[in-house]
Amino acid sequence: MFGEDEPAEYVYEVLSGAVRTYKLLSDGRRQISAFHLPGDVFGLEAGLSHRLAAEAIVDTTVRLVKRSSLEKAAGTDVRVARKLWAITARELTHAEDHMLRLGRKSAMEKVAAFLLEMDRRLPATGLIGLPMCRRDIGDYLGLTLETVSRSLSQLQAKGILGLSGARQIALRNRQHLRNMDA
Amino acid sequence: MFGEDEPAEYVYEVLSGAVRTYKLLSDGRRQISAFHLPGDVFGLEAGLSHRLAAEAIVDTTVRLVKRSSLEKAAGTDVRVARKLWAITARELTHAEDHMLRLGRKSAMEKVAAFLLEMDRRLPATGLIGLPMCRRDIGDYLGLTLETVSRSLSQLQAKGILGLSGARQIALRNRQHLRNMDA
DNA sequence: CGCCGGATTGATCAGTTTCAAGGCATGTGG
DNA sequence: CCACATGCCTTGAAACTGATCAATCCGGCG
Repeated sequence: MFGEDEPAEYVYEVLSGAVRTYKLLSDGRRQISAFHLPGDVFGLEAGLSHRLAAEAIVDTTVRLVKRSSLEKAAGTDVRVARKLWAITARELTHAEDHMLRLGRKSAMEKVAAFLLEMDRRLPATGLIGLPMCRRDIGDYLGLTLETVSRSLSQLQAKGILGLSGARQIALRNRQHLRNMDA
Repeated sequence: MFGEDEPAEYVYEVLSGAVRTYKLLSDGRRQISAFHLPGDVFGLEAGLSHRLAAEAIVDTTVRLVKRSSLEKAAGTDVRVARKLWAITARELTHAEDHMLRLGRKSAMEKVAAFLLEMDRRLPATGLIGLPMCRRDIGDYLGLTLETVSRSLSQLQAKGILGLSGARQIALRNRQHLRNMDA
């Protein structure tokens, strides 16, 4: 969709599907900053270029808005300016919460937090349909895909969740997850 | 200075000294989100309350600006609105960089990145005068204070830096640090 | 001079990663 | 329609990094 440090010509809104935004180290290590789901805006920059790369992780449709037209509107309409600020502030809130997870939580706590986040953000059908693979979850949480898999297996063994295929998850005990989320 | 979830009545600018902003878990684990040095603005919220706590870590003077007056100015002056957005965007950039460190870097890489950050941001006197203790550095990098101390000792043993007292650090080989920063 | 908080260093431990093997579902070509 | 290839996931065992526990050490200050 776009790469790190590319000029930020457009702002994107997810209409359907899912997008990951991430940074890479030279040796291939990857940190996924956020998953963007339908309704989310991403790729908005106050500066000139994107500071994260973005890729669709399933079939996805997005709406593009020219950055220049937003800048122009913000110059005349205070509400637009306020909205742009609010979008960035919301991303910052998420980043601050995520830093706490990355820096100070155990693998199990990270996975619990991830499940609760997805449960909150994905359509409430009673079954979470994850759009991303285990490696993506690991790169989001600062874990290996094996550790993510093991954590999920443990939660299943304890009856806290049910797996129907790797990507369909039923939360059976949200309160227990919240407790481990600390 | 202020606590997590307190109403955000003021915005702060550091005039001298240093401030840490952080989040706490119920069991006392702490993640420091950023250190704020002279010239930095902190405590600016698009929402109603602070999402981080803030404390001075040395003798510090700050300038307070009423949030309501900024909001008012932003309503009439587009440049003020743009400036508020830019401040938040800058914090987001830092947070995104820091997530990569927290999630994907080794202890030594984190410490190297920290030293380079401080070298860049503190007055260039040839000797970095750290305002924070080892525990603060650890809570910023997602490490224990012992690991921070050991990493610094190793860097000293390799001649990459010189310690004069625990908080005065001379970088003798910045390029080497940049290499380990990946 | 002696105290005290912060820092260093050492030894051991635990959690996560790494390396490796195998399983399960999906899709494709014979 | 089945056999097999492929990608993703799970599971196991061993190795390693960083945490924990514990004992000094150092420097500033009363």
